[in-house]
Amino acid sequence: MTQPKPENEAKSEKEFLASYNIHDFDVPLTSVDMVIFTVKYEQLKVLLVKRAQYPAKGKWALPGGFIDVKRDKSLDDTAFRKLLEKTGVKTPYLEQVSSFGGSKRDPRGWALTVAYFALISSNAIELKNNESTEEVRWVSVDEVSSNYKLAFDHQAILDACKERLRNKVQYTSLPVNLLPNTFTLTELQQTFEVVLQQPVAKKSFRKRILDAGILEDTGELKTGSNRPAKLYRVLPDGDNHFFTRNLEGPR
Amino acid sequence: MTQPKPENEAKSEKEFLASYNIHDFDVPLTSVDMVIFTVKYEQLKVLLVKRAQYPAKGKWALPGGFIDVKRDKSLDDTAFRKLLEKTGVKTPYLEQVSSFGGSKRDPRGWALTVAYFALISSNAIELKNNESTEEVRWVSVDEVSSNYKLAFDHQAILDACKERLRNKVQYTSLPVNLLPNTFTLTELQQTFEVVLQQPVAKKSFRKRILDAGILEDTGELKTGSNRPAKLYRVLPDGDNHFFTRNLEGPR
DNA sequence: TAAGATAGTTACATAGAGACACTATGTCAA
DNA sequence: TTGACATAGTGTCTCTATGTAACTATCTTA
Repeated sequence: MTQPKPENEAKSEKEFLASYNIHDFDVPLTSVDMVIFTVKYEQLKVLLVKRAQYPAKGKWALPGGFIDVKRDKSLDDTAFRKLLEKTGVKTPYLEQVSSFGGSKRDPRGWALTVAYFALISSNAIELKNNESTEEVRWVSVDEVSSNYKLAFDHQAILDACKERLRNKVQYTSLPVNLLPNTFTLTELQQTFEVVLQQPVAKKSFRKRILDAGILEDTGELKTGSNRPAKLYRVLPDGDNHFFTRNLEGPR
Repeated sequence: MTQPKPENEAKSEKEFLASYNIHDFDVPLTSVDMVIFTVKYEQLKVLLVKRAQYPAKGKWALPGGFIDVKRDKSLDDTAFRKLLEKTGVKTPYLEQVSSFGGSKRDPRGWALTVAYFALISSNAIELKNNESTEEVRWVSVDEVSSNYKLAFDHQAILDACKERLRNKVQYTSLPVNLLPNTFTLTELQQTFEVVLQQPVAKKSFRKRILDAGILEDTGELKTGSNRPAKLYRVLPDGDNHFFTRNLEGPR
């Protein structure tokens, strides 16, 4: 018997639930995997961990783990818990991307994983080697496929998250989540360009961002060896603004 | 013990897998739920089924069911199977939207469901009352919340799928999947308007669609009591075209 | 054959994006 | 003190997809 069904139609719901035991059924393994992005040294990076346990022991993989039905009240709880364990970051931008399920993904059996991506500022991070002493590393996203053979189908999961992110950068303000609390418009533009892998026209970028009303002038300036730049911070909800037109890129 | 872990670090992967038994762990229930959309009588409709079994027996719900680890090789298999069971449709537009998981969703325990939406042409459907003799019904999407109290968190799932669809109609060609094989531009425009709940400017709509190169002129005309209209069909991959600008709606 | 109805077009307005040169304002070294 | 330099930020143009509204085209039907 592979599907939970009441054995007796005449039972009451209470009786049905009392006799229901999930351990009677073949069910998938369920986990959450995280694609944690940051921008560092002008590159889009993803966090990888070296697996300390079977299966795929010794292979590099996305951070993730099983849903803990005792501790996690919801899927998002699992994702936030995993993120905190690996990075110490508590309030990143977090977005569920897609679920991957199948009989061949994992040698232990039919496995279902829910993939999330997170965006964090690289200077907000303290990498933690967690209790299982896994090695942890930032890797440029486009070097993963050539230099790492990820465990399970994690390359496919990474690819899906990369695609989602790069698409959304065309029409949202998501990249503000990759920067510190305050930043200049030029820094923001560079972050967009890193994710997009394409230059962005300065004037139209600034108009687009400022007209959207998602930033607040802090009144402070960032000084360097040249003209100081205004420092901005993101207004509430400004981290997920939708524009009605895509950035089109060079003509 | 709530999480699968090797009990003995010295074991080989083979030994680890041999001793691994998913039934030793507390795992979530896993299912797939479908939001099947069609357009009928100028309204966006969703397919609901009346539950014939516990839990939530007698309540209206989204069609769906457990992942069958014996029959389904992947998540999409489960979704296609459920769709075929309810509607007899084999090749609809199918898109995974989001997963919902938590301890309170289902009285049987921690439950994880993957939500898909499907788009089908209303004239391609033969509703099937399946083996469990569930009642099946098309309901206008915006009447569901006022006239039906759906089982579990299915209203939230429906809302998520509605939002995803209505967003994507702004910048994709998805609504072509709600029409028969051939259709006129006016019929297509009306379908967009039904989903958008907003009028669309005729000229810009036609230019947008035709310039996208996603349709093919069949050479046939649809005649009625007026000037005949050209009949088009969707080219391969034309059913999921992305535009670079949103429909803006009336100014 | 003319009325009715819907298909499809012409012509103009609008707004956001790209291009690119221009001005503004700081630092730093002579 | 001052001028070169570098980066911040602007003025103004073009381009193009969209919106608006009125116009023409082509069929059916009475």
